[in-house]
Amino acid sequence: MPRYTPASIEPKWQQYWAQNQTFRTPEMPAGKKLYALDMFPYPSGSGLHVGHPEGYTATDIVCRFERMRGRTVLHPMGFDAFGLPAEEHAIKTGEHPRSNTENNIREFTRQLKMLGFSYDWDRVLATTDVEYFRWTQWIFLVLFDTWFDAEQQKGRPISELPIPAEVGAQGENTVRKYQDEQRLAYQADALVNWCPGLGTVLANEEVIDGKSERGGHPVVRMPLRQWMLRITAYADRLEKDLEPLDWSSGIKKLQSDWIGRSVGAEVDFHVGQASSLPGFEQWKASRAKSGFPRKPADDVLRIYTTRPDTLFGATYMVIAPEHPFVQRLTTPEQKSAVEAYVQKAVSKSDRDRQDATKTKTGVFTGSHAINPVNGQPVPVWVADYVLWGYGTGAIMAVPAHDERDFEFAILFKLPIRAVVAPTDHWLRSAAIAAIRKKADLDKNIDALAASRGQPDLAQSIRDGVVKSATEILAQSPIQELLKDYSQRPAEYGPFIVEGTAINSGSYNGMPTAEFTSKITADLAAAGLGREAVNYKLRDWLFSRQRFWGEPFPILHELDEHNQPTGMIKAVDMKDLPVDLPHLDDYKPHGRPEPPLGKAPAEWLYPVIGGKKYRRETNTMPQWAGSCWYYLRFIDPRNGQVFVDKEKEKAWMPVDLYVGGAEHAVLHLLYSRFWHKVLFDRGYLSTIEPFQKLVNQGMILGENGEKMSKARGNVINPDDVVKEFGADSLRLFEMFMGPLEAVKPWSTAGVVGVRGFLDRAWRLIVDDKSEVLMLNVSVQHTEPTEEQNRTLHKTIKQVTSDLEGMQFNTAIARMMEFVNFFTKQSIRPHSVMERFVLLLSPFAPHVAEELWQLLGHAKTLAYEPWPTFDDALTKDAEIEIPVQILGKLRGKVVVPAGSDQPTLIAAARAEPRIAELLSGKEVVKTIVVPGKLVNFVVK
RNA sequence: GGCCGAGUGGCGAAAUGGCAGACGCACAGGAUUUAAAAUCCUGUGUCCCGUUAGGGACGUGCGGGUUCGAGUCCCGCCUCGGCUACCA
Repeated sequence: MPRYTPASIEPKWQQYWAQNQTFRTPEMPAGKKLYALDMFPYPSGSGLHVGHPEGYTATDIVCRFERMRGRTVLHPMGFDAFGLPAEEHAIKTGEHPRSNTENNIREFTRQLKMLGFSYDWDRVLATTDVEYFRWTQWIFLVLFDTWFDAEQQKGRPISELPIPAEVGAQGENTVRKYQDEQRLAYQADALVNWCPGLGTVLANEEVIDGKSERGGHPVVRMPLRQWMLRITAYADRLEKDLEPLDWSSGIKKLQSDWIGRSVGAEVDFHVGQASSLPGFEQWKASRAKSGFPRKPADDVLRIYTTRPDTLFGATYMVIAPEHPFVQRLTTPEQKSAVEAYVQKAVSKSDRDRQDATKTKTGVFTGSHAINPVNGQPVPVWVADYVLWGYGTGAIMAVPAHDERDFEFAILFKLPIRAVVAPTDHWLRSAAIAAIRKKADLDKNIDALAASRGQPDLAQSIRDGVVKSATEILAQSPIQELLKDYSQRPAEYGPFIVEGTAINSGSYNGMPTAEFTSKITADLAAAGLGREAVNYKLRDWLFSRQRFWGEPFPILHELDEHNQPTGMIKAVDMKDLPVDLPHLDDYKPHGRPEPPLGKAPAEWLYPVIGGKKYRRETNTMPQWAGSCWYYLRFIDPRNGQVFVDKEKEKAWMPVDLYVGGAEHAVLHLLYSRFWHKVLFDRGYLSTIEPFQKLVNQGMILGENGEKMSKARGNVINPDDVVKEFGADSLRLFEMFMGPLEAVKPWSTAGVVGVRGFLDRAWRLIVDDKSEVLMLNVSVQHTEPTEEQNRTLHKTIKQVTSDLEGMQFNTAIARMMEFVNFFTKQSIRPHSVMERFVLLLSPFAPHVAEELWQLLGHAKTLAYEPWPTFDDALTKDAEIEIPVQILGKLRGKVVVPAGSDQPTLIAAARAEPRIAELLSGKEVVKTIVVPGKLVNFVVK
């Protein structure tokens, strides 16, 4: 009977914890706090995946450990429950997304509770709870009420936005529009993927090759009024504040690359006919007086470059197909070609356009612009390798020093002009590569070899050609090579790193960095350019044409004919939440407007203060709810504010945040952005939400491939718990390897850790007896010296492994402990007690059971963590390896703490060492006390 | 193409520049048993010499380097995985 049976032990303790509210967190921490957070799951219909418990177990172990060390722990769980699958399910079956979502949450909750995580379930929340998204909407209104003061680098209330006099003079509506343009939440026309076949708008990742992922229907891109969040305003702070965070350097870099800050210059190219140089001179003269205008007028093409030092090498320009100048710059002869090109480019999805493997495309507009540094006309092309959304949507192309421009120039036979002298090494290897390429393509060599009846000879002829050319090159002076490069840069390929200026007028000889700052200053002085900073990060497209998301708390004003006036109004904060309306069905209605357009009139057209409005019908993206849930967990039932200020101050920041790397960029960036806005507006005390971040590695199937239904290698946690128990599942997921590593599942491995728990059980329990009782070996005696040393070593190692989140080695240490004590016929009660406490964070159910059996009435969750005496962990004698010339030649046993002379003497006394050293001269002896002795001999 | 991570026994893995392979799986031998399962004990990197005791060589993806000493640090490659995709 008293075999280890998790199936009865585990539910017993789960019930105990629930009934006694063991893990209920106090409102405010007493003493040191720990806020440990898991990335909450999307409750999908397929239930918990074995990947979920990996991170959840890790945080749970840390929480249980720190609770025993006296910290007040906040460890909550919730559900990121808005999302597409529930809506698609609704379209298919007519079942309301809410009921489907709630069923899934119930199932997830059951599975999570089955694993014995010490969450405070009283704090559970779902982003779909009306009382939760009421505050999501409230935060949106804060964003709506905020503008970014670039000078102070801070978000401020819109009421504090200075109104320029000329705007103020034009009346209230102009002022309101001006304010609306400055808000962090604003509207803009953005392109959406509209799929007429499915009657819905699709996300970028749902579009493949211009067709819908489901059904393969054509997808067109069309502009739609969208809500945007001005995250770019915070780009600098989002990047700078990363630095002190306790995140892996990889994740920090990922975020920083995503933000993609670059410093360069904006330069205006005068747009005129090639012959109209006088116009250019006039323009230049006027610019010298007026300076560089904030916004470019129609007479110039403004470009952004990070390499203004290559201005003299600009041989053509490219504007994006969406650039407003396309039409104006296209000459009549080029009109049809340009129009056809633009038409095709605009209809392509972003993904297709950005497929870098494809060869470049483009078309000449027929017009030229004047290079401001040398007055030379350069042709303007349209090509989709220039993106409208970045910089100014126009570039100067410097093919000699940019890979993309080089490829394009070769393709369209545009001139290439070298303006940076490469290093000697680069020049020589580029020259050799060019010769090799030429030789490889030379058909004459094949013909020669064939004529001799030895086709195989071709390769050695080629090698010979390259070899002799290399020898000649090695002897030719570098000036000559440089001259050749300067004349024929196309042969050498693009040189894209820094160097020294050539062919650049008075700037010749300057190193790139110096040149860049000098010419930027010169351009600025002449009113032709200015320093500029750009980010890859774009503003966040925040609206979705979906039903199952948070409604926007925004109203559009209507006039007496029920037509929108273009003015918008925020729903009053006291009127939140704006709940989702009832819909009769969820089928798409065939127009690109959101499904909420089908809502009943009493929802869609509220009348407030005698004025009629139409509600915003877009909904928020899934990211919205997950942007701030960590704050709500601190105060989940507060009906007055989103989080109480005092509580926020006491609990924030999150001390440990664990989740998958797939959220390394977007979720974390969005959360950090909202957090900073809320901080600026005085609602939060911290500038960053997540102090320490750990990304768990993916768990693969037993065959080493990604788990998926299609591959048939999915492991279901329910099955594992049924067969081995939750403690075994937890333990195995931690024993597999380091938390961050990608690792394959192994059922044999689960058997292994289950075996360990069985052995630990038998260590303490009499498994032969009919009733549950202690093993006769467990006695109230003092531990022997050796037993005590094993105990203290184990406590020391498990403790430090836990502090470093090295769960796999901590478990190995406990296995060693069990192996040792299994051989002991007397196992001191006090030692067993402390072992059970060590085990408890990993395998809490069996630990509670053993703790009870060892004579304790109450849970061990708040028992003090065992301490160790470092002196007791030390062995009296240690074995020291002895090396000769770094090779292991013997070992000596010496008292621990022996000094250098003792060690050397002991080593020399070892017969084998003495034999090997005889007749040799020891030139050096290396002694690392406690570690090794190494004789260096001649 | 770029960035990040990883390559160690038959497998999962361990190792502040200091005895490579802890711990687990698997396998082998033994004890217990009428027998088996379960359990407990012992062994297990490869190769070579030796009947044994023991000894030796090799060994952390490949090639170099630094060092008394390198899985660990540096340089150059190869393979696999993840992320990313023309950001001027």
